[in-house]
Amino acid sequence: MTQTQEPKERTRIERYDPAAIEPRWQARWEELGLHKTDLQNARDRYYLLTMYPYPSGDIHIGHWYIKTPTDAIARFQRMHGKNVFLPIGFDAFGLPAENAAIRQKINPREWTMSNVANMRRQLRQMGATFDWDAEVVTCDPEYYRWNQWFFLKFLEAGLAYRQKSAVDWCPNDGTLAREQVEGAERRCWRCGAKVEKRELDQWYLRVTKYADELLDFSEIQFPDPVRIMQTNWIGRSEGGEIVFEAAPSADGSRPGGEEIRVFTTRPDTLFGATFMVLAPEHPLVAELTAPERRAEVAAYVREAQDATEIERLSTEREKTGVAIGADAINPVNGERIPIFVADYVLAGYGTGAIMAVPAHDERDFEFAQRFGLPVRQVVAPAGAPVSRDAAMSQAYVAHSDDEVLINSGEFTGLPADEGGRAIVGWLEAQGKGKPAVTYRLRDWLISRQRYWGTPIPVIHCPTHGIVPVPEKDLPVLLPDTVDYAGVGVNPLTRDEQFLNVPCPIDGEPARRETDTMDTFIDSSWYWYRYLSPRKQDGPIDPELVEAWTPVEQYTGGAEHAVMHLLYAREFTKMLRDLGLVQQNEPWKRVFNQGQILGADGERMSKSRGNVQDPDELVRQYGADTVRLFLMFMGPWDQGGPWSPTGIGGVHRFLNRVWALTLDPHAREPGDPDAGTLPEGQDETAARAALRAATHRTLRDVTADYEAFHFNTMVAKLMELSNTLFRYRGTSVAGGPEWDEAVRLLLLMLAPAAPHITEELWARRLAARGEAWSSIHRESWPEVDEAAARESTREVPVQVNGKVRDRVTVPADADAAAIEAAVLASPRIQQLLAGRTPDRIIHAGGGKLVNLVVRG
RNA sequence: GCCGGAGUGGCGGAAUGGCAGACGCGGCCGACUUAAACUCGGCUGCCCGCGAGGGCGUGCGGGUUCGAAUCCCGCCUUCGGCACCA
Repeated sequence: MTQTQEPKERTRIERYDPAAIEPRWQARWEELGLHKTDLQNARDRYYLLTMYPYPSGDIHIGHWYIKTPTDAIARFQRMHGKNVFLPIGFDAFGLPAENAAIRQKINPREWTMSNVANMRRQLRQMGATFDWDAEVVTCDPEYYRWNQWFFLKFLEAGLAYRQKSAVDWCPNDGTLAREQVEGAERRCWRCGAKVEKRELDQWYLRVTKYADELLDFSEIQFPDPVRIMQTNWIGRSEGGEIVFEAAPSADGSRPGGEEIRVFTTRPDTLFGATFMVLAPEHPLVAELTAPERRAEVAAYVREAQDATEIERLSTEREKTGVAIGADAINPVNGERIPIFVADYVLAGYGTGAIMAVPAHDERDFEFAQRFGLPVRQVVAPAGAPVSRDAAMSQAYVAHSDDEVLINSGEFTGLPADEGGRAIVGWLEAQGKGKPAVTYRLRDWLISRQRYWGTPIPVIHCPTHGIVPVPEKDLPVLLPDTVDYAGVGVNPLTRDEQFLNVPCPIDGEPARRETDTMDTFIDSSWYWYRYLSPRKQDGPIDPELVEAWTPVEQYTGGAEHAVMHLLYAREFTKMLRDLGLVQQNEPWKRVFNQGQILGADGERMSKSRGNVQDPDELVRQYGADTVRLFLMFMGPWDQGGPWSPTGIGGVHRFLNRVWALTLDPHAREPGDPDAGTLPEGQDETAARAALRAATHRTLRDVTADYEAFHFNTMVAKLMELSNTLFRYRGTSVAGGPEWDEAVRLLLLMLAPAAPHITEELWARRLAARGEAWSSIHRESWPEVDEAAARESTREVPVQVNGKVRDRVTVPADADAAAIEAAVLASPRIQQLLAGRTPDRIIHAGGGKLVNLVVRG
């Protein structure tokens, strides 16, 4: 096809100016109520939840990374006829507000609420369809009063209780969070004082009650890593609880007989127990320690308090411990074994005491080596049931089906598993043991010695002890004026107005609880509150909760894989047991995004100074480009260091979509082929090719949206726009296939880049004299499979696994036809040089052919 | 340390048992322009070769397979979490 016309100068079309169109459409959408959800109509409901932000002050690019693809999902689902509910709120209690208050002498509420106001404004710039009518701010008494109400219900149901627990304590600043304890020296971040451990009475929620149920993921779709991490976090182990007794002391001063319970996953190794270890915090340590050992043991126990749990559990760190100068009696054989105290045993796990079997446990082995303790093998492979006591250079921990007990008295010779059960059975008959299950999961410590949180609604009465605040007196308000007095200690503890309160029972003077709740309480039910944020007579609206939850899809950062995502499941089960909700799980599906790090590869935070502000990028390129770039950067679940490199390419793409839609006939002076169809295509072929490209793109893009593969979704739309650019200015441009392609391109792009597509859609309609309606109210288009099909395809041909040629065959060619085409290829004939392939492999239904030639 | 993820051109990444490097950035060349920018077109993993073509190549070392970025075993590096940051 020859080009007869001179290429004319590019038509002057109006420039793509996001700053001019974006605010206009955002205002229009608000008028239209595009973001509003009719909650009374739960037909085709789609509750889309995104983790509410902490109001740190500014929205940064990381918030956009989480929120804008979520908005694209919302818009995509609306185009599928769903009634989408996409609420937003603020996780407004927590440490940073207090830090700001202490440092800058600002009221935490003022600091928080001014940040909220700023972030509301910034969130609106995304062009996201958040339903602001549903907004929840957790530091609002109308929200946190219900935390208190739930707490009272938990208390009544026996799900909340009080117990002593150690905190990191600074003599000047009180309880410290982990991040406030600095360095190996463990010093206070504010005053530099040495941090101690202090035992405080604190509030717990009895969530271990749900441990087994939490291991059942059948009603919640988690990404595999999250499911695995939660499973490991809960850490169910089966085994036995075995009762050892303290032996009479050597000097005869103590008769012995104190019970020392141990938990073991390996009761089969009981005959190999050569010593016993108590956690430094174990209550029997003080009781059993021999007088001459007391000084050393006390010193060790003090030292152990300085180590973090992570350090204590490290398998790399050299084992430490001291003998307490007392023995225990192994119930299975009456042997006396020495008792040690060592920090690799934790008070909070199992019974806080272990029987040590160095032959079959790595940590015990290491400890035995260090202290010259005997190692006795009691389990061996069935084929070689001989003791290797002297020869063992490491613990034999392998636990297969094919092992037998040795050196185990009457149990010798039994298969290990069976032997373990037999030993527990025998002990049970003696009243010295029983089968047991232990979990790594601990009850939820909700007490915080802080001001900026939900006050725990109880009163301490000298006569009646702990008295719940009567429901009618809720909320227990945080005092508005707060004096930090320049220290980190919870100011509630010196606020006499807050503290002094009459006992609800007898009216006598009593004192309020000053601990506040963990902010993970706030985030454990906020999606229920979104459904009725201003409800006065209860925390949630049971009918709406029933109609709209479990949440269809929850999106948020992968850093919450265990804690928040587990606490909220626990909370839901507690609410269910109180009869408040009818569901086992809060959400049906969860997707975890990766995290956007600062340009330095570190977590974005104000203190590091690596926060990327999106405002500047929005000014330069517009919200659509920023949204699309964040989706295009890489897989959504991956995240990575922030870099704006490449954002220009995305902006160029939008400019090309603009030009294609408004000016299909333009010919680029820089393109030597401008206005001509691709070689080998007549007009009919070109029209079919364009249509095939359009519908293949639609098919793939639809699948990508559904799988949240936004990066490849954008890539495929870029490809389609490149194809359209190739046909721009040709005889095909502006024709029905072209028109369909542009229409579908805009529809496919609409969820991701809502403003530019709305603008172009409006102009298209106007150009055709049709009445305006929003592109975001259009239906998602249907794929025409017949059009997407191609008539021929290329089959790569390998010889011994290396691609050497490609043959083109009809799309419906069968294996025999492909084989014939392959063997007819001159290049393949030349490579075969007369040899016959030993095997011909047709892979993936004719996707590829591999000729295997030996010799 | 323990649990989980990731490692592919100069860069972000695509391909999850079948053509490695889609798409984009950057770079080079060209068109347009008085010029530059913008815009448009072409090329662009590395090495050898004028070319046709050949060799190498997905963190490292092994293995399974006709065929491995993808599965298995053993490492290394890095990121997230480890219960009071949210």
